[in-house]
Amino acid sequence: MISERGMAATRIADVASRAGTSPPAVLYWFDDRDQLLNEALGFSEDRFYDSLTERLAALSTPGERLRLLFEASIADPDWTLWMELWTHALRDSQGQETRRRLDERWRREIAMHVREGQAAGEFDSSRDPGEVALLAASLLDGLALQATLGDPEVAPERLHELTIEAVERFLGSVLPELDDEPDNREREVLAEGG
Amino acid sequence: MISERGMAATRIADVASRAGTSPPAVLYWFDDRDQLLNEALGFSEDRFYDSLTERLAALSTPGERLRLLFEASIADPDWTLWMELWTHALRDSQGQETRRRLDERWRREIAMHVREGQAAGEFDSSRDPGEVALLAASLLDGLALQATLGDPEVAPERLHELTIEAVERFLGSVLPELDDEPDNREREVLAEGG
DNA sequence: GAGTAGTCTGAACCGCGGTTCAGTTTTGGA
DNA sequence: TCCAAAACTGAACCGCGGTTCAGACTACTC
Repeated sequence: MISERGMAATRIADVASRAGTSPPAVLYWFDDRDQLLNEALGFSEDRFYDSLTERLAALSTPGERLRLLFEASIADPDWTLWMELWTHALRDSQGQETRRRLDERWRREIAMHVREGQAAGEFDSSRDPGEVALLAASLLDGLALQATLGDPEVAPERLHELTIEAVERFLGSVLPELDDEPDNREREVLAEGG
Repeated sequence: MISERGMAATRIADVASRAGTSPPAVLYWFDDRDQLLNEALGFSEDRFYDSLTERLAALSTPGERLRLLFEASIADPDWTLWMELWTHALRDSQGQETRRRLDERWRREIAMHVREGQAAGEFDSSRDPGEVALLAASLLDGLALQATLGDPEVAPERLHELTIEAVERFLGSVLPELDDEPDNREREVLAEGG
């Protein structure tokens, strides 16, 4: 609902009817509208990161993990939700905390894989992992923002190209390709094995 | 008021009292709240660009103009207003138009100076001016976003450094320094002359 | 100095939507 | 089968704030 109507315009009645229930029933579970919306935002973003973390564990090299990190964050998440969270965080202290937590988690994750890749001799070791993470994350934010707002110059395909190119430039190294369908891997491994 | 309270929370009464008048007086000049807020956003951003364009005209090289462009947009504008405009543009068609117009103006301006610098042999000519503009503008958006949200890792000083460095990397060339106080130039010129 | 267009005021109107509340239904356990 | 806690409903309450409106006040013209 937040993604559709925006934080400001999302009424308890909207959430209730989407859930097939009534406004008072929603308020039975949440103290008030504020808490409902705040928890919804945090929950949604956390869920995205959780599922991403899980998929990352299946990959063997830092380069692959970094590529998945960015490809997933281009394709999957609901950027409008992020935008709502940003604006919300300007004035709501709980929103500010939520954003800070999520953002730190995100940049820490990037930096970690950069560091691992450097330790493995896979990436240019002269770059500061924290700075790479900050630059890459910020550029992605900016580009995805344009794309989400329907900028014709940042169509999905272009967003993908520009992001990966820029990450590689910040990183000082090239990221390996991924299999398009992660689910195929099992089959391929089996085929190789047999 | 939009910058302080946010678009959603800005009431006609807020605007009225700030203007030293009454809500009906505000509605005498604007059809309704929607029009008021939309015009306020467009007006404010236009004014920033107008004043910037004026200051740019005083500089003689594309490199100086590009640097001023970014330094001014780091220091001057009210980024919270941009954020409000972004979120607003997700759902309001007039907001969408306003944003598109302002964004195009901004990127066109950057690209123009990039092109001029390339033609003058000042910058690396192998870069696509449109792409440089898009990347630089997007990264600035992303970084300024973090800074505005109070990210401790993107303090004002760091925001400035990172932005200029990144612009130079996208551009493939170094940007010249500017005099800190443009108003001093007259005095300096007079001093030199005397 | 009378008239008129332009500007504004105070008061009221009114719908929207969050929240409350008094009860009703449902659930799960003894 | 019964009971108590949990989950929910329908209706009403209530403040907020955008908008309207009937008149006043101002400024400017003839």
